[in-house]
Amino acid sequence: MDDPGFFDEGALVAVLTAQPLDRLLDYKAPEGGCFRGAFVEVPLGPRKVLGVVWGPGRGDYDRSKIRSVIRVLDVAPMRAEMQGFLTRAADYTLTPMSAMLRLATRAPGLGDPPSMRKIYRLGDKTPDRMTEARTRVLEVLRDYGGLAFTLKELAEMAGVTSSVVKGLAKLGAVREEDSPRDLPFPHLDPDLPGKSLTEDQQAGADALRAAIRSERYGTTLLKGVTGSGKTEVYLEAVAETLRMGRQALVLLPEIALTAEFLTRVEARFGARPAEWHSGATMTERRRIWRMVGQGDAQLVVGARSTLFLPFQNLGLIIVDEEHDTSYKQEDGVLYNARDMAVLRAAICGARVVLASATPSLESWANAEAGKYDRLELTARFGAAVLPEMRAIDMRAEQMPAASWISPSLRRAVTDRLEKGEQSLLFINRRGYAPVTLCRACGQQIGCDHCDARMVEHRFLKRLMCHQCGETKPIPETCPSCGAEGRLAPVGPGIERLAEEAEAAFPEAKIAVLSSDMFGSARALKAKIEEIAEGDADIVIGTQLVAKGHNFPNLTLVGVIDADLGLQGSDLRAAERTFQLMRQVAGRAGRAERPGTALLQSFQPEHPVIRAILSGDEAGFWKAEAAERQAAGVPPFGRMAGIILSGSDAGQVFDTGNILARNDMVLRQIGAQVFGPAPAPIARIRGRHRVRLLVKAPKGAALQEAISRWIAPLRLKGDLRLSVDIDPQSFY
DNA sequence: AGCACGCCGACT
DNA sequence: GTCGGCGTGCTC
Repeated sequence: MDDPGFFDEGALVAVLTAQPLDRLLDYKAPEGGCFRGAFVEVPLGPRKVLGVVWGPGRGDYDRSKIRSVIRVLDVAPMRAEMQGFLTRAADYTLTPMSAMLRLATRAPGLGDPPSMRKIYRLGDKTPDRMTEARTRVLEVLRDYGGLAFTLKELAEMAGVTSSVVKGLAKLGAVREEDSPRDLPFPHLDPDLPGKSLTEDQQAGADALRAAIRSERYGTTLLKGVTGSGKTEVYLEAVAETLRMGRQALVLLPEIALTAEFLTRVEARFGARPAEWHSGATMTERRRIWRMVGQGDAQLVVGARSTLFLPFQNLGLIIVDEEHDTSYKQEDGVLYNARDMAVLRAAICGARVVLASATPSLESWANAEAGKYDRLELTARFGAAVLPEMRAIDMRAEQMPAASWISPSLRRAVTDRLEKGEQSLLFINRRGYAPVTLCRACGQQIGCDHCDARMVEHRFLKRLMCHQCGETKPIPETCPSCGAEGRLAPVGPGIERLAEEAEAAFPEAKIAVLSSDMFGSARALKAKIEEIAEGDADIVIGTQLVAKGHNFPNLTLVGVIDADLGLQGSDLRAAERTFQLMRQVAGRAGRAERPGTALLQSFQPEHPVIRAILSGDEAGFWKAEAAERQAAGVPPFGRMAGIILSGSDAGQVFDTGNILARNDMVLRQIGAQVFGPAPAPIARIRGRHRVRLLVKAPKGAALQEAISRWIAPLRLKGDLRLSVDIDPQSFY
């Protein structure tokens, strides 16, 4: 059937709702008709729900049961390209369309009329009786020549209570007006002078500007070592996009990074952009959603889900730190924001810039294959140089019991303390000790709800499960054998390392940066700023510090356990260790002073450690690529994970076995099934989890085969199945 | 997702 | 005898 794009009153339309019905429902178009893409309210059983007019109705449903659309909502309709994006993203990730629509409508009150608030401006009457307070209010309004303010703002500026303003309003000396609460974002000026760029940066910016002027899809891998000024370069791409009158989107992996980035945007464009993240209030979300939809937000900065905002004319998507694993959503809708950014851009004719000092192997391979353009920034900005990197061979160090800072590392830190420079000790483990062991029976304390181990947090004085967040007090007696006082912390976490550092360097000022120690991104940011200004001699940090923060006085990085992440069955373990080590090492010597990075390792001859130390990046990638190619794993093969979960362990396993046995459709495309095996975390919140892994050749129609494979399965009871295309974690 | 219908245990 | 447990199915 052809799609007219407009439906007269009473015509059949197919509506997609956010209810988990995996199909479209037919309705009659409302009075006055409606366009395709219109956001509507429709009756569903006894309820009214939000939906989108997806296209012409199919008409295969009992006509007498078809009801009418209640009303069309007063928001910009969904564009065809957004429909296309959601459909293709759903096909790729094997996610029901209803869940995709929920992602795209994550703003409250879409159906409400634009909310209004009262604002106050100068009126034409003069009050008979003037008081000092009244004079101040009128003066403020006169000073700001015709501008209007909210009650609170005006009272505050005049230094009076709100009742003074209200009194003036009653007399007509101040005019009270309604104004929409959702205001457009301030205009960003791309023609303000930017920072002066180095030759290298200038060439990169020129290439990106040319690409953006073409208004065609394309992806650029922007690679540059830490401190090479990637941000300045891609901000010029943003500027060009704004000049073209198109919208830009910058994805950041970590909320802690946005504050610093927003400041840089303000410096470059004279105003702050829209900021979309999970911590935003309802009002903020609503404003952003609406303003993006009507083109009154030129630039949005945010996390993964920003991709699903209703951009009207998206010309550029920046994925900063594109290798970051947090771009892969690990619960709910399983998608990789980096890949979805490329898909979205391909649909709407936008440019994608994947920025990283340490690209993912996937992006590296795409660039090698010529699918992505490549830009490389080599020169570090100013006098800063890459740090010298050396391994500390832990086999040759004299380590006292319960100690993790080797004598060599200790000497290096002492040296920096004497020179008044900062050191960073990096450990990628939160808490005090990763394992609590009973010395009587050897039992480890595990979580009651998951199969994960409980990690001791002295800071909280409790044991915590890093999987489900469950905590419990540290027991006196062993829950397994009942022995008293025999429980001992084993291995180091950041808190324990801090304890050791305090003992080893009693005169030093030590700052600890761990994600669970800060209630808010704001508190964390404040701490980071203090440190950057020199308010610490030794910084002890987890993963957090590896992500782009700038500490100018830092000249030494000590990596406590460089081997962590090398072992294990995770196919990306080597890649991640490589990226992490290089990033942490990149913290040292960003200003004028050269830095040193020391990696404590029990296997300094391991190829990954050697590649990091020698700086032979190309060598590392080539070796890693060859290994993955031989194994037929991503990016040279395709993978998917199937997770079955339920409260009855036997039933979950049986269902897994049924799937594994009926793998004909998979074999037809040359795919193999592994498992069922207990999932990485075999139990979460009382639910048993079993995982199957599917490995397929690169060109195979994997999604189609998987959906045919799981279609006949009838899930009984509380059994749940989820499909994870391109899984990130395997262990 | 909600919400109704429907078929088996311990209660006024 | 009934109130209510939540398994199964429907919503245009």
